[in-house]
Order: sequence, then C-alpha cells, then structure tokens
Amino acid sequence: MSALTNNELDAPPWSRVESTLMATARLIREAFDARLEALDLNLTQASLIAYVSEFGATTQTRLADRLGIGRAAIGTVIDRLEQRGLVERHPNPDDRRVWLVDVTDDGRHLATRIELVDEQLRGELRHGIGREERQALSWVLTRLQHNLQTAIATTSATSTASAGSSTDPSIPISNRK
Amino acid sequence: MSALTNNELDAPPWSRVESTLMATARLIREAFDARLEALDLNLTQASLIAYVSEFGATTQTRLADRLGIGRAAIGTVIDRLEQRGLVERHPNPDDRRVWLVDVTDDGRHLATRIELVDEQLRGELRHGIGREERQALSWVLTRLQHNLQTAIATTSATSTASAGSSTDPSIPISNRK
DNA sequence: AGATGACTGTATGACGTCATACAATATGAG
DNA sequence: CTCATATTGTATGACGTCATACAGTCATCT
Repeated sequence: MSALTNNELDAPPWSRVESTLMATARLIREAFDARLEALDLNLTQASLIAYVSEFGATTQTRLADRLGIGRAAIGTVIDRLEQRGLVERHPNPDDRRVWLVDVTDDGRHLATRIELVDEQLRGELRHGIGREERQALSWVLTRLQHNLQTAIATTSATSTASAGSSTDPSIPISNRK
Repeated sequence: MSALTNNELDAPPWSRVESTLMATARLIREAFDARLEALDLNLTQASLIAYVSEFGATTQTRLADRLGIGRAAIGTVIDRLEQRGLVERHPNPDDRRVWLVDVTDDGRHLATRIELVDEQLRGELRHGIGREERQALSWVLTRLQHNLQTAIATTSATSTASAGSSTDPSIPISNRK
C-alpha cells in the first residue's frame, strides 16, 4: 500500500516548461482514462461520444479534426463503438461518400455518465487554481500554439537561419499537409 | 492584426483548457521532431543523448524515469542509438545487473548540435510571452500535475467519494514570483 | 456530355509506447 | 550459508496513432 510514487522534482532532460507541459498532458490523458475505465472507455472514445451527443450526427473527417487525430484512426475508433452499439453510421443522401456518425440510445445514455465523470474530474483539477490563473494559462497556451505552428511551418528550411527573427510573419513556405 | 482566436468554435469536444493543453503538447513534440529531423533524431532520442551528455553515464531505469517512458521502451531507444554509434553500454562492476549508458565521441558531438536546436526553438517559442507569464504557466502546470496525480490516485476506489473537502495539507502554494 | 481535380473513408504497414512475464543479479533476514 | 524478496534489463504481444495508397464519390470547367 505504498503511497503513490511521490516523485516531486524531476528536472527532466529538456528545458523546463516544455517538458513539464508534456508531462502534464500525459497525466491528463492518464487521469481521464483512469476515471473512464469504469465506463470501459478511453478518452478518445468518450470525447467522440460526447461530441456527437452534443452536436448531432457528424462526418468522420470532421470528427477526426475535432478530436485531433487522423482520419484513419477515427475509423477504427468508430468501428469499435459501433460494434458495442454506442454509435451508428448513417448514410448521407446528399453526399454518398460520407457517413454520418450518430449516437444510439445506449450511447446517449452513456454520454450523460461521461459528462458526469468529466465534470467531476475537471472540478478536482481546478483545486487551488484561481479563475484568472486558468484564463492566463489558456492564453499562454494559445500563444504557445501559435508560436509552435509557425515554428513547425518554418522548419525544413536551412536550420541555422533566422535567429534574429521576431516579426517575420511572412515566410511563405509552402509545405504539404 | 493577428487574427488569432478567430475560431468561434474551436471548442474541442472536451473541456477547454485540458484539451488545449494536450494539443499544445502534441505540437511541442511535433515541433521538436521537425527540427531534429535534420539530425535524424526524434525528441526522445535527442533527450536521451542530451541527458547522458550532461550528466554522464546513467542506468537505463534512471533514464526511463527521467525521460518519462517505460523501462522496456528505453531499451529499444538505446538499442538504436547504440547501433548508430552514438551511445555505448558499459557494464557496471558494482552491479552486474545494470548497464551504464554513456555517449560516444560522435554522440557528444551531436549533443552540441542538439543543444543548438533546442535553444533556437525554445527562443522562438518564447515570442510574445513574458517572463512572468512563463513562470505563471510553470506554476499552474505544477499545481495541475499535483491535482492530476491525486486524482489518479483516488481513482479505482468508489467513484463518487470525496468531492467536498480538499484536504490537501501540504501543497506549498507559497511562491508566486 | 466528358474530363479533371478534390474530397471521404478504408486498408495496410510502420512507429513508439505500454503491460506483462521472465532470467539474472542484488539485498537482506534467518 | 541459504533462502526469500526486490530490482534491472529484455522479450513478447498489444494498443493507439500515423502516413501512404487506394477506390468511390462529388464538384467544376470546358
């Protein structure tokens, strides 16, 4: 019955904020997965059900975008949920390429339980963190995302360029993807 | 000027902050991987080399802990780096169970280039984010990690427990700049 | 009409990581 | 010393995701 692994300070190999952020993300997934295990779901599956349950029948590609995973991956996720009778694929008469994924009654019922788990856990995570701090966090993360995307976009060029930088928003690097 | 947050509905399936955080973490990995591609390394490999290069020969289990991945996974990472002649496994006379992983000269040379990439990218990521904001971010993340760990620890028990009291006596909330 | 390109969902193989089980070794109690 | 327990690294199988290639379907432009 050891008290959880109490590693307080791992100064991870990399920088500080970045790796802390990644570790936190891992923990988020871990925590949600743990709580959702009672429903025999993981975070991705639960997110899908919650999304469809809230916004209605949705295209697979759109779901993939919203959940932040690839089109191929979302297919297998849906496959399993469909086997369990939680979602259904309906054809779209207006576009025969696509499926409209919708929740079944079972799925809708499960969605309410998911919502409960979500709200409960999010409440616990807010402990000791003020509203402004959460907003500040959100803002910094958004800004970071922006920086990251431009950093990714400006890769593939010569590695040692720029440096001086700042205010170079142009850089028309036409990358795929 | 910047059209950030134009997305009215980028509200991903889940909450807001949590999924933003996870998406940001994904982008961090992506950005580092992209920049490290020139060295034919991914973030994990680069972290390992950087760590060993800075702190000297290290046990595999310790490396796994520091890098935040499992003992099995670290083995395959080391295998590949060893094949490429970037690290070496030395036996430890004091404990014949363990290997001491150390960088070769090639690895050490590569480590300096890794350091460059790291510093460059981290610099770009700081754009438009003040020092206090970074510190605040770091603080909130740490606090979040704590909450997450207790949340994970208090799972598996009956789900509907707690909620009320925080009862987190320790938690030094002292520092805020 | 027909042709060309764009898009959706799927099949396939690959990668990185995890969980588990295991042999070799170390540590400590008797 | 001997034995039980813990720890290290590894082998194995599994999972989730990705990248690519592909067939079916739409959209558009002559």
